[in-house]
Amino acid sequence: MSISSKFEAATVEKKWYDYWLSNKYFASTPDKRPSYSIVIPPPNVTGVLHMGHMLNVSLQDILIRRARMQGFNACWVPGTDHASIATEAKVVARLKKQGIDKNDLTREEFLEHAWNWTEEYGGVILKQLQKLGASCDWDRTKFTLDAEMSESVIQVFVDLFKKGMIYRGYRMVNWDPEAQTTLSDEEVIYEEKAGFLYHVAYEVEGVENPLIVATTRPETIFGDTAICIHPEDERFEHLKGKKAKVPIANRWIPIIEDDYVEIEFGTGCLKVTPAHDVNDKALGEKHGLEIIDIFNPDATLNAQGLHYEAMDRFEVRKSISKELEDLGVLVKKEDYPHKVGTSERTKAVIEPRLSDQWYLKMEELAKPAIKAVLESDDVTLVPDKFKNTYRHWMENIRDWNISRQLWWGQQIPVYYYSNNPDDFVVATSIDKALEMVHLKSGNKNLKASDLRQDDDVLDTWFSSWLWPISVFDGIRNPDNEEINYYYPTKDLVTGPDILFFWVARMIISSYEYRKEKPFSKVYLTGLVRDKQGRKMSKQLGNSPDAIKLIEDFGADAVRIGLLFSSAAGNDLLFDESLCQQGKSFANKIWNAYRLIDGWEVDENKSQSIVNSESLQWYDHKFHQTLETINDHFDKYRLSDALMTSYKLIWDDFCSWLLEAIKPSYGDPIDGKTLKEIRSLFEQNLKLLHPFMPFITEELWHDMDKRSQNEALVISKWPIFKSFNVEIINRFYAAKAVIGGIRNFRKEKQIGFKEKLALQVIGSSAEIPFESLIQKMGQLISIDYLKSSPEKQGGAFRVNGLEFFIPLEGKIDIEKERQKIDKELKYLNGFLLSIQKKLANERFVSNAPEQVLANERKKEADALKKIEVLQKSLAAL
RNA sequence: GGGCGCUUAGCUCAGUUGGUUCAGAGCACUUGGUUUACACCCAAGGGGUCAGGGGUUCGAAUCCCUUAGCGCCCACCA
Repeated sequence: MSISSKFEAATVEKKWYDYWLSNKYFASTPDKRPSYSIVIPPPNVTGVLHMGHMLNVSLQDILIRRARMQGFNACWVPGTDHASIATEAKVVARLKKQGIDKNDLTREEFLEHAWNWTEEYGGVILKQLQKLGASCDWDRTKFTLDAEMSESVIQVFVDLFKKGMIYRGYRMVNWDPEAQTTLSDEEVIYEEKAGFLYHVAYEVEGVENPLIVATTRPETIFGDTAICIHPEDERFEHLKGKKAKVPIANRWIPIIEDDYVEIEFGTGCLKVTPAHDVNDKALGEKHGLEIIDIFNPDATLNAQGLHYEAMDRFEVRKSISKELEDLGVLVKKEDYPHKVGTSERTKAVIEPRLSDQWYLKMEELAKPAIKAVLESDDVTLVPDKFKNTYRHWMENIRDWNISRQLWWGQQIPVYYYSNNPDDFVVATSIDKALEMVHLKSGNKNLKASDLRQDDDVLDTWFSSWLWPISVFDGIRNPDNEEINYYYPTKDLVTGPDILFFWVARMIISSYEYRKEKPFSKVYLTGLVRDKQGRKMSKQLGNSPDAIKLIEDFGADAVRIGLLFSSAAGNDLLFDESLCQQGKSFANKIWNAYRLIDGWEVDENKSQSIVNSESLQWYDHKFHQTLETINDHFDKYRLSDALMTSYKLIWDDFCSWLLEAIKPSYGDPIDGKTLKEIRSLFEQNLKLLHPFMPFITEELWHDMDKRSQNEALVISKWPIFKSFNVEIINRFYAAKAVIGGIRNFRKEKQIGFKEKLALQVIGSSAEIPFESLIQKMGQLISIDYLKSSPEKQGGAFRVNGLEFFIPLEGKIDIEKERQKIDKELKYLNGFLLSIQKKLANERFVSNAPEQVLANERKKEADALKKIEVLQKSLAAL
């Protein structure tokens, strides 16, 4: 019974995914085989599948499926990330819709909402990965906020604190007034925005003319505690040591001198607001200035803002501009586009703000991670162009602000036992904390309820930087069987946008906690962009619905569609037509199988020469290509590996091998050929399985009805054996003859139905794959003769053999002559350039022998070609 | 402002240490074909001064300098 005439992706996908799961083919436990492990970059728990995930997950699945077939104990650990600020922002927004304000909730109440949200949506993205065919060991699914995972995180915090690497600092941080938390520098996006440069006049004591200060933020004048001028600026010589009066606030502030000020910029004087600008903070410290914070946490003004108190900063900017104008101190207001930092998550404009935060010292920690990537190559970046970026960042690494003013995450294990912020202990649990407090304070009467835990939570990356270790429980139990077996992992596949956020930090934590690398290769994917090169984003709505794509084209087609044009590290311009191409390929494979499957077989029939030669050729060709494909895999050129397989199967297998052995209508095939071609087809399926798991498994099982085999997913990757280039090339020579005939017809405009004769001049022993030419010749209406005495008509030459096709005056002789003349002219020119090269003594003496030999061969070939053309010219 | 990278066919991209007829692939396009696996097909074809300029070399898409355009990262001059 034959299989259906169309490949129905949807039914096949469900069937085989369930089959893989129920047979536990993706499950892994330590055994005697070498391990090959990958940890998934955990997607946000509330996320939905987008094109970036699809690419990323396809790549990992290809790697892990091939490794599994190669006999490794393949283990791909899935999971999700709690993504503290992103998730908290979503929960806050949802509560808001329900009319609930986060500030009205207790921490516990809020967390309950957040956990509900997580349970509701947390599994969605993982289910979507399954649709794509991801062969993760789902029993190992982890969440960064799972109890054990969190324990590891807390343990690491405590450990680093004990080592003196964590400290509290009062520093300028990026403040997101909407989420009311700090952000790391990496979470701030600078955007060019339209703005104004306000020139404001400040009265100076005992001086007639006011001082003009340029600022983009007039609302911060309430926080001014100095005016700064350049010490060598002659224009302001007379102002040195004097005091200036802040308009509206009417406070007197000193005029200081510092060469930080650029004389040329603006008016050459700078108002100093130490509480609200990083540079001003530095100036303030240097000159011992007062710090006046004028903002509330939500970026409305506090009492320092006088009559602007409780107004939003942007409202104040507008109003104050008007007031300054009314006061006659706004001298000028010019357009001034400048870059403004905004929150990656909430889009709110960042406010630099001084606050107490926890920091991790990075310089010492980073050292082994620098060495691993840049010196020893323990960790390889693919492509290696990212080494430069990595170096730049690592060598300028700054301390890591690990505290966030959020609730969703691991609460910082710092316990205060009095109102003095220095009275605290750091411990993995409140019980331990209490013991420490008793020791430290000497006050044994303090109870657990007297302790107050730090309100803040840890940065999300402070849990994900441990991910490869903690999924195998290597922090809490550093010597367990799992971590010893699976660690270090093999590959990490992720986007370059989180090279520092995440990848670098995982390398750092691994050397600190495992004394070795976390993974050997980091495959950095490109960004998926749309056809116009725009980044795919929700706002633009240019990201196709991933699940719909799978429904429309099939998971296999989408996987290879994404891979067709995605060299590592290069952005990928995605277009649905790539999926269509993938679907066409699936259809091609499907139909190739239908052809083989539908043949009638005659076991008694003997194998023809054309069949045995063609099968032999493909066998050699297959292994030649396998070597290339393996090499592409080893170098992580997955697109190339796919494209090489694609061409092998489409061009060599379908277009040549199947055409060559295809019996004519109603004719049965011999048993030996059928058996061999089925075996070759099985090899093809193995090659394709990592890329297209569903269709290959389906066909494999259909074949399996006749030959007993294990499931394709755990079958053995083809083993490379040697191949003979001679055999491969001889077949290509035969192809060239066929091509020559086809071409000849086309050029001479002779219909394909019209019978022609082919004559061969030369010894028949030299004719490559003679039987193939005969067979294909019949298909294209050629009568095949050899060593005919007749030497009239058109000619072409393949591998030193001359072929003639008699024409009996069917063509325009004059036209033909012109054509040959043109070709002769080109060949003579080509010959001349080679001969010139060979006559160049410097070339002959400097070029390596092989290059010289090649040039000589080119010369000889050209001479032969010219000879053939001249013969046919004479024959006309 | 500092750093890194890119520019090759209509489109998306390969091109490894400078050297095979090196100027490629896929798609698209054009032409021709198809009752006998597949029009999601078959066959053939056109198409590029390798961004511009200069240099090194017997030889440059490949190495060096330079100009232009684009992208990314870092810094953040009020």
